Amino acid sequence: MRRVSIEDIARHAEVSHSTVSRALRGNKRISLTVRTRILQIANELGYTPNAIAQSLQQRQTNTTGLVVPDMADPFWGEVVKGVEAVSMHNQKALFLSASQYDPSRQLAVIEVFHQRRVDGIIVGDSQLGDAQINRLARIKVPTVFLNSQVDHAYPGFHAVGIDNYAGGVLAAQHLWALGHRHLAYLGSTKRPASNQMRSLGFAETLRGYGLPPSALATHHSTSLADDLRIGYELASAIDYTQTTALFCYNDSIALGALTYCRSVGIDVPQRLSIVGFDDVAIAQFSMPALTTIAQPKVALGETAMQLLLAVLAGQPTIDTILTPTLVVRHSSAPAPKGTTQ
Amino acid sequence: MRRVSIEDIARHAEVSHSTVSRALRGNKRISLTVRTRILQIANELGYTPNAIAQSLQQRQTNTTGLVVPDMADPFWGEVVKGVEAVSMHNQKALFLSASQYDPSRQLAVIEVFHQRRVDGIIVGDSQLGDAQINRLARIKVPTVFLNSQVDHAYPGFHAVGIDNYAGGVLAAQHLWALGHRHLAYLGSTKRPASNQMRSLGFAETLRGYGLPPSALATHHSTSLADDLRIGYELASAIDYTQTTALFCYNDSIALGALTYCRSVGIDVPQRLSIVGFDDVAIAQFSMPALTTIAQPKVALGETAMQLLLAVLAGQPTIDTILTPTLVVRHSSAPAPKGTTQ
DNA sequence: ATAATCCGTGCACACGTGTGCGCAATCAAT
DNA sequence: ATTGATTGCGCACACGTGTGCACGGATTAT
Repeated sequence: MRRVSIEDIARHAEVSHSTVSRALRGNKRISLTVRTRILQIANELGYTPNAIAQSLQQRQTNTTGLVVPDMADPFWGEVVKGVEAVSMHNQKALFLSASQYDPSRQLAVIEVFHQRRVDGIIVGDSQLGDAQINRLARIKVPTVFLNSQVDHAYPGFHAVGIDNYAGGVLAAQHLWALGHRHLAYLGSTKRPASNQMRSLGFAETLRGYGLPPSALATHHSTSLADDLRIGYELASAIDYTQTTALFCYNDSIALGALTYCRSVGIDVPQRLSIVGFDDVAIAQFSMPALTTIAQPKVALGETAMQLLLAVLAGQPTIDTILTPTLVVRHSSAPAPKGTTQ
Repeated sequence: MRRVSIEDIARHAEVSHSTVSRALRGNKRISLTVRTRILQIANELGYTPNAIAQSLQQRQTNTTGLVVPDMADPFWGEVVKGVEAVSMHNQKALFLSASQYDPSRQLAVIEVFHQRRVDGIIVGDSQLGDAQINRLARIKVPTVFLNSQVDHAYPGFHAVGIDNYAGGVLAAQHLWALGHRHLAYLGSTKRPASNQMRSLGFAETLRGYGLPPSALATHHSTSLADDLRIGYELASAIDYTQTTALFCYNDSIALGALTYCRSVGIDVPQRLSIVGFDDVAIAQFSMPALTTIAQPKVALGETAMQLLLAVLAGQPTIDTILTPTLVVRHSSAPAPKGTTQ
């Protein structure tokens, strides 16, 4: 049941294991005749190099750890896809783990990764507190935070994210241009920082247009339920005699709101416009198709992994902020007549 | 930059590294005084055990490899979630990789996993040919196939899946009971085996009811496009003067079909009923909410990992087939009057 | 012909951990 | 007091791989 090692090959070829090692790695100091014979034997024996032993001796595992809040969330699915693609393309294996939005689990996963001696770590949606960050800083593993909810200004810590404020601005510009003058923001405090920035970009832009604060309602759910459910519940708390447009923290909440509207007969988009955030795959197939602020999700994952690779290669790097874009579909339309003053 | 090892601890405690090793592992032969002192020092130095070295010496990595076709597909996202949860709960780390529905990539990934000396492998949606299977059988790594498209009857190979035929039966029963007498199946040959079985269960059940073959159209797309697009295109090829019900290979195709119907003004479910397969998260939030055959996705992942753990523990195991269930929502309704003969 | 160079290979160590065996010291038993 | 059992610890090896150094033989230069 033991696997074949270079030692076994050496025995068959009647050379030392050093020679086999060098032959396999293409060292020029090994004669061509010997090398071909060794490769031949290795093939016959079905040799597969032992990456564990290599890792131990090289003090480098060519391995990355990725932790995301929830694998079943389509947003993170796409991010993981991007990370995996770049990782694989660069011959690095990927450890994956889910934190379920629990900071302590997040840290625990990171410690496991460290035990495995991963070369670097990518943390999605970090919610680590100061104490946890200090613990993390001690182990000195190059880390990239992806759409982090907190500011981690440590050497060895890097970040990739999107400009949430700019996303809020885009939504506000779009809805204002359509004539909406009574709006609401539906958020979730499960991701405090991004929620805050999206809400802020939205509100400040509207205020800049001269919209009175009283015409903008903001609702932040602290519930830990599914976003879909949260959207449904938040949408049910709105006063639709005035409000004609909803900007939602993400697409799931927007879809939940859409479902509520459907169930109580509010016509979207004739009577109410809804704008989401993220542009998950299904946004374009909901009825009506969802207008949303698109995050470059796969690119986010790719960029994070590329940044990490650059860090590992010792290259100078800078944190990256990607810009979201407005995708207009059919859940937003001009405000009903008479509501634009 | 070197990490602290048990050797370092031994130096500080003025004992041998053997004693440190035993103390950390709670060996009873080490006196309590020495053990506590060692634990103290280990803590001060910020020691983290090196899982690589442990793996090498134990000839076991406590690691599993998981390969799925596409991380961004919500179906596989949920499966991965199930696998990850069980894996983590049993202190096993998880390597993840995507095959992009490419059999050669699937095999390549498996070989990488083998180099890393994973204890076991889970392969989602295997499409491996005979030659590849032979190559795989040679490396003798315990493998669990999840919803495999081919039959891998080798020792050391195990399987978890759902009863696709039964799923087709469920759909047929449901639509027949609603009075539909002209139906169509929309499939994709990207997953030949499951497509075949779903289609077969559907067709044979209807034939058993006495439905003439001419009243059942089946369309199998060989395109490699997104399923959503495939659904849209297949739906556009149907003759809706007769057909009153669609059974689709999966929810994505069903949603694509739904989008087509919306765009050309076919009323679902009054004029046309649509039944999907999988029950992805968004199925319940589409308009109208999708009637579908639900796969226990997370359970599928959990079961696969549990099966693998049992195999690794040397326990006797049997392959598992989970049963899908019918979830009735609002995309299916009684057939329009006059169409039921 | 002798010395200098080059080529091909093996020895021995390192990476960090776990463990069988042996040895010294302490303790209990006669 | 001597023997026997028990306790606490270190020596040395193993896991599989890569590499600095040395060394013998062949080739070339003087």
